[in-house]
Amino acid sequence: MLTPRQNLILSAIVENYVLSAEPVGSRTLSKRQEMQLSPATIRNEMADLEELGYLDQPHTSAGRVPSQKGYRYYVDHLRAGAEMDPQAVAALREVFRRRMDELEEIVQQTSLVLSQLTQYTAIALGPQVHHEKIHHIQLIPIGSDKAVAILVTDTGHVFNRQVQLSSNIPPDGVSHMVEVLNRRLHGVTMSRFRSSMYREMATEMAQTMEQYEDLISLVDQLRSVGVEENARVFVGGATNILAQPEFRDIDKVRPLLEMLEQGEGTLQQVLTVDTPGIQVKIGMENENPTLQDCTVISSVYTVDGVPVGGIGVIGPTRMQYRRVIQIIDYVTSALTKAFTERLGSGREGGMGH
Amino acid sequence: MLTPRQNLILSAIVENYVLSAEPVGSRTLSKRQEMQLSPATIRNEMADLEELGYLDQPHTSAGRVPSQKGYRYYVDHLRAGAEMDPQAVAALREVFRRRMDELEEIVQQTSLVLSQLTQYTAIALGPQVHHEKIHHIQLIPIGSDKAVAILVTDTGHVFNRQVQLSSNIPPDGVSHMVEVLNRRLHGVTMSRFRSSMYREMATEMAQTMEQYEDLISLVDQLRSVGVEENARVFVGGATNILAQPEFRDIDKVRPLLEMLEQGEGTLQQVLTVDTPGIQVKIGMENENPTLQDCTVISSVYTVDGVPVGGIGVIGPTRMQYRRVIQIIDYVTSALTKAFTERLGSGREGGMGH
DNA sequence: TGTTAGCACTCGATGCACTCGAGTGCTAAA
DNA sequence: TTTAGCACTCGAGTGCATCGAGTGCTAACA
Repeated sequence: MLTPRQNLILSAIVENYVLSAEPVGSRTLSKRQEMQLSPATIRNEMADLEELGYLDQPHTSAGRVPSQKGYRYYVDHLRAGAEMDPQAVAALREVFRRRMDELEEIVQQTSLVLSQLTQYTAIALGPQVHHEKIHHIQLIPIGSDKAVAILVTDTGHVFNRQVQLSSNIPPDGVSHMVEVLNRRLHGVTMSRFRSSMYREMATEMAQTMEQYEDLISLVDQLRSVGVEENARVFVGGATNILAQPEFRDIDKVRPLLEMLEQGEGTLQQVLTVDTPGIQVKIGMENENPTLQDCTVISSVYTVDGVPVGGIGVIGPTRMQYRRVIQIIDYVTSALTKAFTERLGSGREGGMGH
Repeated sequence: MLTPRQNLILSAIVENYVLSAEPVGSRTLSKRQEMQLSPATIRNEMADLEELGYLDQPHTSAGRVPSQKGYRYYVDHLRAGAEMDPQAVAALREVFRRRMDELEEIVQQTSLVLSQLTQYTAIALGPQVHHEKIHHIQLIPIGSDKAVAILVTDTGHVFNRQVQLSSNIPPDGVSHMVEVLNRRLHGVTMSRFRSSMYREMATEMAQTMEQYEDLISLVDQLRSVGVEENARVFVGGATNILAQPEFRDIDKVRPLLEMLEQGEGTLQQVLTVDTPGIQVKIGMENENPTLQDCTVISSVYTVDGVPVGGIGVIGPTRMQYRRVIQIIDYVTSALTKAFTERLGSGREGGMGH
């Protein structure tokens, strides 16, 4: 545990360094308002803090820089205080006030506004559809042996896929198949449908059906519907990292940008945490080696207490922790609210059947 | 017009420089197989070529580098010769052999494979739906005053949108509306529907309908459906530019990456050309100032002669012109073929109505 | 006992002189 | 017309001196 004065100095160093990106010297610190100490005293404290591992010194005659441990301490002892930047609040209100037609549009807009407000890179994931239930399946024939299959979930999510039919199915055969499908699948969750269930189900249905082969094939084609949409990752402000001095070196940014470009899977992992509340992963605390020079601040948003997606901000460890945490906090609530309005509570009973 | 020998030397310089990214000296050139000349002779020719504007000299004691005019000449006089890289052919065959469910998936895969094969950045646009015709409209109620509207085009493209209904519509009112919509809209092109038509149509229909307000509102909500999907741009290998030595400087890449990140509109412009065939835009020939250090090689693919999308490769002006042109050429045919199979010919009469 | 002034010391950054070598242009000979 | 020879140019790399921000330590001070 640090003394109050060490705490003060550490915080001052963090806050100074976050803004200037230059090692902070004792002189600079002693000039700060709240710092009523001479440079020499501060130097002594800094030497102690360095010995304790909270500060680093790039080289002997340079100022001090917070170590990852230093940031961790700073974050853990952030006094809630300080109001949130009113401009940010206004911008966020505006975004969530806008009418957005698609659920995914909300998520995408979120990633954009997050990146704009923080000037870091933002990622947003979701919404996941595992737990959504099948509401309706429809086949619309186009051409003689093709059809568009449409699957609507209880929350209004729509998936579609072109499917191939064997060409000798009579017209009422199709409608019969659709009828059977709907009767059997209404209310089944997407994840259940995707998992083993489809097989047992197909077999069962086939007993009462003539077009055995066709049905199996149809269900099989449908099964993969929506998998890729399952948890789309939106990246906002990928190029913002280029503005950070710690990433002026192409070879440093490249792996990061590559991850952002194609790392659907990786990013999903980054955002998929069970722990509720805001996560702050500093440098080495990140499992992903590509992120070990970065801080990731993330959080999951929920519907009726169930996590359906996540948001996060990626930047250098030299990050504006307070600000980003406040913003993430706000956005998480806003998303939770927005999604709950559309998907939440009424889901079980409000469908009118 | 250049002499055959100047031509030879210019080509040799281009090809050497494209690979090495270093200014080419007379000594280096004279060592090449096909070059039976002494360094001194080559120097003379190079001096002439520089005076004519085909070569640049970074500084007095450096080798020569092709100017944009030099590249232009090189491209214009490319002898068709040379077989296409068999590895590339194999990779492309493989990609287009794969079964892909969504039209857009084809386009996306194309952008990926293009970027992998060329090691530059690839963009792919399409398919555009302006000219597709409405095949079917459907409303699936979810909740009491909401529904999912689904619009299927004759080519199997599906669009969907949640719409708001006034809550006092009787059940058969909805189905009546849908029936009227389908009767009136079947066969109408998307672009026609989106443009002024919808208004006149709504008025006309309203005369025979009770739910005047509801119908107008519904049509209006539907109108914007699919607009954003209209011509999605896929970017492949955005980070490939980082490997190019001419873009080692962050400040040089940044505007480019920013354009790739968010420049839907801009990229669309880049790829939207009426001229058929392969376009090669070298440096200043690009209208977009961000691209004036780049070469863009692009082409449009068609269905029944109508352009429905485009592909392109973006790299430094020091580009492997022959290779990229060959690949773009191949991919254009492959895309045209793939899309024609799905959308083409049968569109007018093969729908079975 | 904690704080501060003073001072020698460290070390990266900056600037400058110097060398090295790839490559040129020019001239004269083949 | 081609080529050998040679002086010249200029960027890149290297060594060296200078500068200054910042430190650690010691001794004096409250």
